[in-house]
Amino acid sequence: MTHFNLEADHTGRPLRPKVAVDTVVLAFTEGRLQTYLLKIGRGPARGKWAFPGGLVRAGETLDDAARRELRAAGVGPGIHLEQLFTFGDPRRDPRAHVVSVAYLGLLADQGEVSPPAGKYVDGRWFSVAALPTLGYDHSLMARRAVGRLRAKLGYTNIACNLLPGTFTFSELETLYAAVLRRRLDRRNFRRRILAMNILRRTAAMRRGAHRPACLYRFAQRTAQIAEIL
Amino acid sequence: MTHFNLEADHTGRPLRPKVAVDTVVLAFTEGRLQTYLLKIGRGPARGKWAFPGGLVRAGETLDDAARRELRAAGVGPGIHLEQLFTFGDPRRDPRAHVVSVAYLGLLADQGEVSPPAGKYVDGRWFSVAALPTLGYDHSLMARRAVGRLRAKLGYTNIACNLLPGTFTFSELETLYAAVLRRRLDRRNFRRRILAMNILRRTAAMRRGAHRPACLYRFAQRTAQIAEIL
DNA sequence: CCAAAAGTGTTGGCTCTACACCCATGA
DNA sequence: TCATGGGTGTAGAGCCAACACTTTTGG
Repeated sequence: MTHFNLEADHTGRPLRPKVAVDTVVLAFTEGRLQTYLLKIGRGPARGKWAFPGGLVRAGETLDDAARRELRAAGVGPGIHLEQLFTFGDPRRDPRAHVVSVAYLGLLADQGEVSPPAGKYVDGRWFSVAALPTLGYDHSLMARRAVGRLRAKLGYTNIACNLLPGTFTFSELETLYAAVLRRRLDRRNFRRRILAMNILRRTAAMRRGAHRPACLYRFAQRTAQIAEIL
Repeated sequence: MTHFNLEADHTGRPLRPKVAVDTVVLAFTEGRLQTYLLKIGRGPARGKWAFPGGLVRAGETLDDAARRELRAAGVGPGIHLEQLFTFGDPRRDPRAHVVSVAYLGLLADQGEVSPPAGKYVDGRWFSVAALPTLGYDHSLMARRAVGRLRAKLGYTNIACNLLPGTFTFSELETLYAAVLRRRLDRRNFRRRILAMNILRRTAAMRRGAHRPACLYRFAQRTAQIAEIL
């Protein structure tokens, strides 16, 4: 491939930008916010880690494209997606001018991920606190994704997309504390969350090594705005 | 043009989506939030009103494309731009699959707009409270733009992009009240804004039909986050 | 002198934060 | 019985909202 083929067609006319989607997949496990990265098997970012993504096809919505690329990367359909930001620097991909619509993807269950194939040679979870070097501009995407999540924890019920159907108050608090990177007072946290009336207490209890804990679920798992923190 | 030419090239292969930018231009004049619309002279939305925009060129950033299209529509370079949302429904433009990156554009001075030419046959300001029927999905863009502005008034100094260099407290309050669609208490509003220390009082006064008012300016005109309302 | 907009403080209620002890269970 | 995490209340400080009158100017 010559340089001319990369930026222009065979008549010398510059190519229009292409459209891609990329999804920052986040999950909360082992008390840490983690993200799913794929090792790229080909192209200029070969050997680097990157978020699942690829070109949008003709006639396809952006959400559909993101879900199709996630499926190809082994990520299950239960993921919550929301648009994050569109990255359009013409040099973000050295091969061609590719405009990428980035998504934030939240997964309640890490088990919903199976090994990838095709253009990827490996897939792994990383703590967002210690990411490897990422390909393209995916570090920017990661920063923006965590920033968005952090902001929305404060005024929406977005946490429901990172937790299983039922969970204890401790788990919810650990999630908030980990994402916001600060300690929370257990009593104040509990009072505020309960005051919002977005949780329902279930009859079940979580039994473990110590005193059992009440299990709660979100009253609604659909997006909901409410002053939280 | 046949239908086939719209969605596929001459070999029958479907065309990749194109990338466009569109800017919702807002200004605050005569006590009302207003938006600049252009009457489209050709294409399927001919005769309808729409925001300035067009296809992104090869090698161009999204911001550059938005500014170039704004210039072509007669909007001056002093506009504040920020990315809003990317609209990707393949049927949003009946001619082809065009993914549009929408921008929010804030103008401090309506005088920075001159009559358009080329693909537009008319340009006019409309109150956002009474928009005409818009082409494509531009009504969605308008709603989202006003929503974003309303939200950011509460926690940033974004208002500085809608006001001239100096302004009175009344003007600032009118802007907030108009965009938030509710009355504000003059004393509480003044106290809170002053407490944030984002304004500087100038020596000048605005003289008019009644008691003169102190003129203020924003300490910084760059983006700044701060709890406001 | 009148009309109209600019400017200015206080109080009560509410919310937020800080803080410590007992409980239930498994090992 | 001990170690561990689960569950609960209160008081003081700070913040927010509600509220009305005086000042300055032009006409």
